[in-house]
Amino acid sequence: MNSSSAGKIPQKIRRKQTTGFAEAVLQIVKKIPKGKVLTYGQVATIAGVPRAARMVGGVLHHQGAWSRLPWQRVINAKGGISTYRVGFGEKQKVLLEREGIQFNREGHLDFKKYQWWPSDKLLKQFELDSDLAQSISRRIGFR
DNA sequence: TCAGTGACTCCCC
DNA sequence: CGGGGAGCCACTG
Repeated sequence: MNSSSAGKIPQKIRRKQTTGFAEAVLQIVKKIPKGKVLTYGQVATIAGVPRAARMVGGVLHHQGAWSRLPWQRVINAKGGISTYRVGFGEKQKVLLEREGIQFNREGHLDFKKYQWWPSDKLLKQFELDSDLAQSISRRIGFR
């Protein structure tokens, strides 16, 4: 769905972001397994726009902290929680710890333990360019 | 249209 | 490790 077709939706319907990029973000986040994480930048990359990390945050923010989406599994590139500034940091931390994720004293988690990356099949489904996918996964450590 | 806005990142000190 | 600053870019009013 794009912004032009979205305009046809009756005003009464409080729609979530459903434009292309946002929709891709939601599909991806929905697939992150319990106890695993992805950074905003990684989600953006899989969604097809490598440098749109800020938009990923925007999409998740738009969904809300009580969304069915496992938004807590998306963290920043430092391995830390970014939602403290919008008041959901503690909630996110608790949700992640409940999934078995541990944070060090700096509030960072260990990517070696918790980093997730989609299977090739899933990547194909997301239509991520295979070369880009390979370079990114290698960079992440998923050789 | 177009400037403004970030749940971001990277780089530098 | 931490803070500041400059890019980034889809989406919005």
